[in-house]
Amino acid sequence: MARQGLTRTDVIGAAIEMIESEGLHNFSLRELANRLHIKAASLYSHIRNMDELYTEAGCYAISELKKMQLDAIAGKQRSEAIESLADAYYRFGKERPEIYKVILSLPMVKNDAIHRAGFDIVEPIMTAMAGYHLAGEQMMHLQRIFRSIMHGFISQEEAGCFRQFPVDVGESYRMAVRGFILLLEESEKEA
Amino acid sequence: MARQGLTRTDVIGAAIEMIESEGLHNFSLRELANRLHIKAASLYSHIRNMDELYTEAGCYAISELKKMQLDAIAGKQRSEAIESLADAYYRFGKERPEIYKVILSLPMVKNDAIHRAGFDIVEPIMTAMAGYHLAGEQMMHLQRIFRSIMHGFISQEEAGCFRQFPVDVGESYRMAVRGFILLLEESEKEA
DNA sequence: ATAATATGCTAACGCCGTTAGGCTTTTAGG
DNA sequence: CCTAAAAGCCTAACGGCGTTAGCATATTAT
Repeated sequence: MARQGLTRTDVIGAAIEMIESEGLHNFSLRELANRLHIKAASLYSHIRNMDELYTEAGCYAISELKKMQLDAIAGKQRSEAIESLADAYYRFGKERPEIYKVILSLPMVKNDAIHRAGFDIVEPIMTAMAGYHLAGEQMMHLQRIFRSIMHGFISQEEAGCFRQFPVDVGESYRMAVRGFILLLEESEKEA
Repeated sequence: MARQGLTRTDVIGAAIEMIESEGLHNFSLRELANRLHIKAASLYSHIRNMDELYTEAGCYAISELKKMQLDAIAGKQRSEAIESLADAYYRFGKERPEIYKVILSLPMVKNDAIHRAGFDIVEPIMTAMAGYHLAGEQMMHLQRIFRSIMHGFISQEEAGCFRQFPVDVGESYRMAVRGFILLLEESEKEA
């Protein structure tokens, strides 16, 4: 029957590829099966169901995002590290919007693998902020704020929510990051 | 045939109700038809297709959000207006998460009604910032930053991305808003 | 060589949005 | 008031979806 010996990894890889090229919205198991020259039902020899595929793709996405962030802050300190990290995060969201969407579609509850992966997103941010003298609780709050700014920009620009005004979005983003750094310095004084 | 004389408004209203109670993800035309004691195909006498329903629901959501924002800033100035607006926006996202999601799922491109509605979200923010002496371009940037912070918080908390640490999310949010006000004051000095 | 497992198949189920075509009730015009 | 048009709703069907059950064959391990 001319079988090709597909592995679970092959299937997940093809899924990620398809999500990136066709969009998360247009992803389907049947089309994925087509691309692998397989019938849709045969996919279930390799994966439990669609959710599992999303989970796997999401974990991949998180690891990729973490890599970019760590690269960005390597050898950098304080505001330089923060700005570089923000830039990397923004580029990831802009260059790989579909795979970025997968991360947020993940059900952060229940699943252990995802929950652990969540810390992979936080870690580089904490490292970048380490140069500031902050209390532990403050870092937790500030890390959330930083992520909100970055994600807020990416998702709203992607959704087309920034088209009302003709001013450059990159400029807005840089201003936001400078604002965050201002808050970091202010928090440092209080501590 | 015991027809009940449904109007387009009835259908849209029922759709919004169903989205809010069952979740955007679980919404379907067939179940909507069931609730109206109608067959799915009959819905097409009132609406063009599903996208149009989403558009209508989204425009409703935006008008509701605008109302909440305007109420929040009524009679308030500067930082008080900003904080109150931020609080209202947050509450809307938290209390009506499904209808909030509809707003962001809207294709901001093409459709005129949506594009116009986009300004309804911006307007209250601009009004709240009017108390600060800022250049026009600065206001455009700052409005984006404000929206990014608010939306970033809502969407990430909703997605469960803030569960890594046990510190209160409301506290993080208030800190973020105070940071934004700091940026507003700083921008005022520069102008 | 044989048993077990892995990889693939077909057929089917119950969902989904959407279209075509027909029937009946309501509304509008002369 | 009668008739023509429109509005409201129907059944039947299409092609898509994820998923399951049951079966065949190829690969691997004993």
